[in-house]
Amino acid sequence: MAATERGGLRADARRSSARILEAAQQVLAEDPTASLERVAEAAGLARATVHRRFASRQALLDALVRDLTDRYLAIIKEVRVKTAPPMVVLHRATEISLRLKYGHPFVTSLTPTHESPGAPAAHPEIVEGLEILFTRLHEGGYTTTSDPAWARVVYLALLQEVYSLPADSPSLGLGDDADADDEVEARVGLLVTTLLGALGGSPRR
Amino acid sequence: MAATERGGLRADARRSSARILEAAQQVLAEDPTASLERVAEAAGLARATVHRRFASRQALLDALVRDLTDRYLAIIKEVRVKTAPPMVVLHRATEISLRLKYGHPFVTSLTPTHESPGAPAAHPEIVEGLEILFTRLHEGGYTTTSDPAWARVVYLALLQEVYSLPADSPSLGLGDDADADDEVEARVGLLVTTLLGALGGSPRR
DNA sequence: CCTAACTGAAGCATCGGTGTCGCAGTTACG
DNA sequence: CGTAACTGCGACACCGATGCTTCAGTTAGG
Repeated sequence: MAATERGGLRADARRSSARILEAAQQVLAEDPTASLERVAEAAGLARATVHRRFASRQALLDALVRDLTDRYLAIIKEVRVKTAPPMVVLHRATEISLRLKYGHPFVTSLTPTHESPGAPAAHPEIVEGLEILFTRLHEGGYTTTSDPAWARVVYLALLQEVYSLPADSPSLGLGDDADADDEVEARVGLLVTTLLGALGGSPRR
Repeated sequence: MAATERGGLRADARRSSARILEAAQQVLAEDPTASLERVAEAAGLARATVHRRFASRQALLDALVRDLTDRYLAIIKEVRVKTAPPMVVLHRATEISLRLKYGHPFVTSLTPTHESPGAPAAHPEIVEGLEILFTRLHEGGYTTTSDPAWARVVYLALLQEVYSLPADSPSLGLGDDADADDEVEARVGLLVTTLLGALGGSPRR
């Protein structure tokens, strides 16, 4: 139960909701002002069905935010921010987040580093998780930057840039025979190297 | 002549255009979907006047882009990217850009680091100027990163973050008695330090 | 297999933004 | 100082998106 919104829906209704969420992520990632008709089309459903599942456009947006925020929260729990070695946390959290981003492009505009009036602010718990991570990295001597807030901001900015970097960028150092996993790994590596340098740690790993 | 769009306009008409551009920057920075009526209101003009000066919403947006792109182009010329010492160029260009951003908030969404479908792509000449700067920094031994494209991306991302950093952030290290110029200077310093570290140069200046 | 629930299709009212017009009043500039 | 240009105001048609509704057809699940 509670798979999407409530448990009191029939299986196909819940599937419709999921399809709509999925389609909305894809469509809205390309054009945040896209009409619900285009979302419905991408979902392979009638426009009326979208309205039936989500009372208003805003309700759909809210559901999207909730859905994606939950996934990020799950990452934070999964990587054990408070207990696992901080460098391991950094690597794992980055990799999972990156994969999440690629799977759900709209997530991009949902994790703003700077307070933009349009997009919803980053979830407090996510901020807190990152704060813990960077405090621990600092204590461990991996960085010299003592302000975790700045570290967080730089991290999220680099995450975004590493995310949208073209696959053939020289900085990734990928050969022609790299598969998708290699690519993600290369992006994580570039981020970690750049981040540690930026925060005053060892520029070379 | 050609102060705003063409020279064939009367003085007050040109002033109206300027007011509209100014107001559009302010209003659209807060809400990119704001109606032209709100822009007109912020400009202290009638909505019809906006339509008189700019045939369509798109035309207004285009004029905004042109206006701001021109300012950035002017910066590149002013700092002598090709001849002045690269570190001086970096400092000066950053400071001027920051001031420009604060004066024209909408500029934020007009200089995307990553290709976002909504915002217009960064002007080729701006990209080229940055490419030159980072190539020269690398040759001068200030960075170890050999890929100027990645350097550019990181720079623009950090510029944005440094721009939107709260004034009371510990990373800026400002006392209570800091004036506006101190603040900008602190932001420039933070960016340069962070950037050089990120690109494999000396983490400390 | 039967019923309740869900969907698709089509239509309709509404709303907000856009673009255009005319006219009266004001302002710039020769 | 006189005229041409510009502005404000109000009105209007238009358009696309939204949200709501109905009804026939399909599907899930007891």
